[in-house]
Amino acid sequence: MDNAEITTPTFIHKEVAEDLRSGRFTYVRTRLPPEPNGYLHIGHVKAWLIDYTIARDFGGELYLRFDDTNPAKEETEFVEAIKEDTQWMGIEWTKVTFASDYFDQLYEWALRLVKKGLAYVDDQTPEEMSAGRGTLPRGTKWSETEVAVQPGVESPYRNRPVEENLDLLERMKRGEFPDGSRVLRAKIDMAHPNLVMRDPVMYRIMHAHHHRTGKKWCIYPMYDWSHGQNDSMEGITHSLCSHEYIIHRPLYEWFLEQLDEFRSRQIEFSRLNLTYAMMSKRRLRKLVETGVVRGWDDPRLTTLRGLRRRGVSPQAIRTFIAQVGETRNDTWVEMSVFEASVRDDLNKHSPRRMAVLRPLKLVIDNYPAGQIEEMEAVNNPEDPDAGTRKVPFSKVLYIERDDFRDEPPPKYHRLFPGNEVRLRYAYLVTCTGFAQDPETGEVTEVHCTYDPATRGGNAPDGRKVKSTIHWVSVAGAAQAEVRLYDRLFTVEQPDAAADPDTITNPDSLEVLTGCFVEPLLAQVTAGERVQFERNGYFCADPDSAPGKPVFNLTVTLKDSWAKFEHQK
RNA sequence: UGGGGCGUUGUGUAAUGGCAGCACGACAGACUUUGGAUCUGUUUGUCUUGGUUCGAAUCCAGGCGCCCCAGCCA
Repeated sequence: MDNAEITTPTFIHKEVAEDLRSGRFTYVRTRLPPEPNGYLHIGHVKAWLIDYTIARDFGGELYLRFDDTNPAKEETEFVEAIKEDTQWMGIEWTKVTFASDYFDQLYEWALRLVKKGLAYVDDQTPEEMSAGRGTLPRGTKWSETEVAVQPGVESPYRNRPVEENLDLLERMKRGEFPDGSRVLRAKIDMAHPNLVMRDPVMYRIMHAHHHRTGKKWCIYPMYDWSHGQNDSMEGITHSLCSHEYIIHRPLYEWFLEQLDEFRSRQIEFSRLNLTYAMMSKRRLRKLVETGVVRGWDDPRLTTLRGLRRRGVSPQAIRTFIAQVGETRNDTWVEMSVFEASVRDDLNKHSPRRMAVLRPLKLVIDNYPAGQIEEMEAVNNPEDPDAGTRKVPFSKVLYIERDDFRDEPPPKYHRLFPGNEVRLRYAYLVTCTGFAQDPETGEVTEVHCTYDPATRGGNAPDGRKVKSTIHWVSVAGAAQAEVRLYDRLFTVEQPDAAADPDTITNPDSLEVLTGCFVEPLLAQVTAGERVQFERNGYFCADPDSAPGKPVFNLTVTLKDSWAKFEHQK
């Protein structure tokens, strides 16, 4: 990975540097903490990049640790997908681990707390526990709550003798009790103002098959009783997480203090909110399952797989994340910022090609029939090293329907009767007329004459034209499918919409099958990125076959004419 | 309501006591063999009220606003 995205040191950099200076830590080790229950999306990438860059910038290590503490939700399938997506981002880890690797050691640590009288087995029902916490039923909005949060009520089982707790915990572990019948809780403070500290659950009983430990365990640790302990066991110095965990930090620290183990440090940052992007795993899953999108890699999704299929490069994503910065503010980043990063990257690296998406035949009446010339075209004006290529030119061409008007609106500079334009890298042509379907009035072909003295696009007499249009010669043209994408959602915050079913944009996908592309594009490999001149950046889809390319729109070029025209 | 967190332009982010800068967007212009590349310019901001100070986005005090938490999810 290059360092292009590094800008100002972030507040986390400063904290870490201070920890090193003060001697709190003598090295740096961070971790990526995915739960293997879904695919990575752009929101994860922010966290991934923070962990990655902190480790890298301080010469430290990065572990990839799967947080597989809930066998009811997690699957092996996602483990491989997450590794793959992480690698695609160019993020290198030094070690792969699983929370489940530490189940035995974690259990030993739990016994230690029980023996110290700091944890107990509670036989209350979930409802009793919730009530005892001194809170209102789940679903109650804080704003609707009129009474102050009351101190909790201690469980009747709270002061069980240590021996009894040890016995019950062992039997929970062996599977003697049904799911939900008992839990192990830390004994902290039922009157604590922070609800997280009111005797949090450490283990729950789950007779479930775990993707790595099978049937070995009948109890599984909660996040709070696993994550920090795993951090400690692995010698993670900085456990970087999103802001919502900030209220868990006192508990994170309490456990490590009571255990007298290595004290990792949790630092929180705000998660990425991107307008028009859906990040909720549950909602994404529903889109996939109900067929609103074609899969987790649908190019309209901001999953990593979706972005990859769409044609977005890892570098563009890194640049974007660097631009977004890293603070504790609650923010909404506009999609346009992301698109700008994508354009910037693609502009530098994408070879230019000509493609006609909505073809209209252009006949050059004075061009010799049967003649084919090879015109030289620049591959990338931004990159001289990209060289040139030959594009065949002939009497009959395809141009964009949009590049011809029989009755031009004001300030329209493209082709219309009597107007001269440049065919890119070819000749100046003057429109002489057009043919229409007598029934529909639809323009079926356009006629023009060319000036043989303008080969390459420049007139010896120095005359100028106001417009250059792209074209594809009928001779040699390859037919292509092009999939155009618009935003999937009609609202800026799809995760917050009350009714997710009403916010999808019915026009988010438009499939064009009769497109023509220059001969070079007949053979493409999936993932190949190009710019279709004057149109946008496109990426060859895995659905492509030899001679039958399929392209996905990554992002359009900025189009000031379209903007001008729409304003009227 | 208890606890926690956050307030710099339309959006995001710099500036840690010394000219409020940058990016995206918007607007205007230049240039152009991509009207779409490129370049230039313009516009709009320190939540509020006081205090300390020669000087405050920054320090102090009060107020206001927004976000998060009452899973045996993570």
